[in-house]
Amino acid sequence: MQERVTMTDVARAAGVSTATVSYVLSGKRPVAPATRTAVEAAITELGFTVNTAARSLRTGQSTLVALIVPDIANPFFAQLAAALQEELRGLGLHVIVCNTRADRREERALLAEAVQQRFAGVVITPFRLLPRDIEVLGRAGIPTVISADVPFGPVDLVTPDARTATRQALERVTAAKRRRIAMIAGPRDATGGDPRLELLRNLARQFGTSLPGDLVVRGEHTREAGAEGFARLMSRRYRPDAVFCANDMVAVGALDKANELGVGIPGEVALVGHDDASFASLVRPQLTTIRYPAEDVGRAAARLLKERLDGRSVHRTVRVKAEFLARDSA
Amino acid sequence: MQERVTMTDVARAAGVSTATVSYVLSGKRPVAPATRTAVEAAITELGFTVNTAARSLRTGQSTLVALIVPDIANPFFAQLAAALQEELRGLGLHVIVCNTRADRREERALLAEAVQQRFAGVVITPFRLLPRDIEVLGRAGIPTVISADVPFGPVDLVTPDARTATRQALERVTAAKRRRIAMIAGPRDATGGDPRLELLRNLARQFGTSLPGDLVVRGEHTREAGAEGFARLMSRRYRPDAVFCANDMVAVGALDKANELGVGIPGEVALVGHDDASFASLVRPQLTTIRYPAEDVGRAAARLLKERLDGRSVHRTVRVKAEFLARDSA
DNA sequence: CTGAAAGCGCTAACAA
DNA sequence: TTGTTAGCGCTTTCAG
Repeated sequence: MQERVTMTDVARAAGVSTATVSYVLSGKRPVAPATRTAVEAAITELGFTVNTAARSLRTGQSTLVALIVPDIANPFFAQLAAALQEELRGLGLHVIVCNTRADRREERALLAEAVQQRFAGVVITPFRLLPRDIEVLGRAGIPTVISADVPFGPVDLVTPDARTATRQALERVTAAKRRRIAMIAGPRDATGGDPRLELLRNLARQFGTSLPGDLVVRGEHTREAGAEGFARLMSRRYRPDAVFCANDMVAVGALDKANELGVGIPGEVALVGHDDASFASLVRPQLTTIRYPAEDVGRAAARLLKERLDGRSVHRTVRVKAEFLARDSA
Repeated sequence: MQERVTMTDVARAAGVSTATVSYVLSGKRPVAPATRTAVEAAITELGFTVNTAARSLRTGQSTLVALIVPDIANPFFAQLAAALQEELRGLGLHVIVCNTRADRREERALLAEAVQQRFAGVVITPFRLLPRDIEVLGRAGIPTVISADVPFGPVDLVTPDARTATRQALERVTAAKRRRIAMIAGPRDATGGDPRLELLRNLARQFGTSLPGDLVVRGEHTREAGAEGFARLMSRRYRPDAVFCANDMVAVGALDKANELGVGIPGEVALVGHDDASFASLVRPQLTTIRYPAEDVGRAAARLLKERLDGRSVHRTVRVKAEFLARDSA
């Protein structure tokens, strides 16, 4: 049980007041060079670091940033978390990763906690949340970054620019003379519908094809749902010859089922995922996917948060370019 | 910017003092039923939650629990993190996941921060840390749980019981008449050596075989290192016919290389991993592995931490049973 | 350019 | 069974 070094100790050692130590740390008012040097020497000498609890109590703001995601076991979010944390560490901010399991009640509970505890920031990929659920953060003045496919009220946004990549995917698929295009999309009640489906639909038209209603099935963003969705598609009167998936977890589930049913991938059916989760290149056949770079998303979110913390008040959108990765499954 | 509800507000509403409110919350001294009811009513009425910063400042203990792991992108640790967080949430504790990238300096920096900020607890899978590095936590009185294959000083430990599972793996491999057993182990300078290698060596003797020095190669716990290690093994004068891997990331790397070299798995070489990371059943051939259940580990760590927080002072060890999963690669 | 001091919201010792 | 109150370590206003 060793004693903690407080600012008072530093002040005494440097022969100044605690106010001066505080200002050396924050730079919020000028300090004479000599004083500053003395204080800095005392700080390193004693190994002082600020007590964040005291600071938080005084400033009314914690050092916690919540990263709220539907599924931390999805490597995409794990990587996003790692990048975010890495970027924010230098600012003395701590990232807590909160798993909602795609449950709206969890999502809302987490937001409430962020408000109550005056979190320094929130980065969230909403899954079943409504835009008005998010508003509480704005009212509480908590810097918020949404990572989602569609805008979500007047807050900072990191969003994919997937148009080109999706077009390339469609090119590849249609060049192989595939016309019956299907999608295993997210659940109907997900936040913002399924923008990946919308984009695909729009672009499909340009390729002279479409996604008929019976070739769009829906389910959670899980491997199981992917398997189930694929099975349903295979039971259609006219089977699809190309299946796009909401994300790579879903695509892998589809692959499981294809194996089980003896459906050849890509022979009979081309399979395209989204995200390029780390396992996408690991399955056989390797997953063709529309890569959305998790690290870049994490870094972009960190940057937006920093800017907010530095006082920016207008909201910004960062578009992160998705990339088409033609591997073996399509 | 809405106002925060403080304990004073609650006290006023309930017609008691803040002390009573505090005691209702903590249960640290008896409160008359009627009073308790009134206070609880006021709390829900006003939507009060304690200000953790104030509490931390007062008690000298934060609500933060650090989970320090070598690689958060490894799904094993991601799942561990999710389970730990889930268990601890109810206690009002926040888990921050800290990635060390297997770097000792990072590991030490994180421990130092935990001490400085008086974290409520630390759960760590040390990778290059020495036992004496950990001691700072004990001296600072911070509840600590080690998740590792070997004991690590007098602290709480969650550790695998892999003897039976490893024996089963060896049985399967030797039953297939494989005698040249190899391992792609962890780096030589890793904390505690490589206990998985030691265990395998010990048991191999019982099966009338052994792991000769030139059939043990070493590297980081990464996919790349796995590929490289496998390549080295394949360049041996007498190639192994069975390869155990430090974990599943490594095993997948080995699989990559086997594909590249045209080495048949399991035809020419049997491959056995460790952990059963989520992707183990995803690769082709599916990975035979010695499963170490991440969720159980996370829950066990949470339980040990809770017990410490409740005052237990002797250290305990929880053994979590590993399980042999015979899939396709061996 | 620097210091004194109030006070953030809570806990726990002490008093009743 | 309950209340009063000091004080945790910091930031920031006000005064010098």
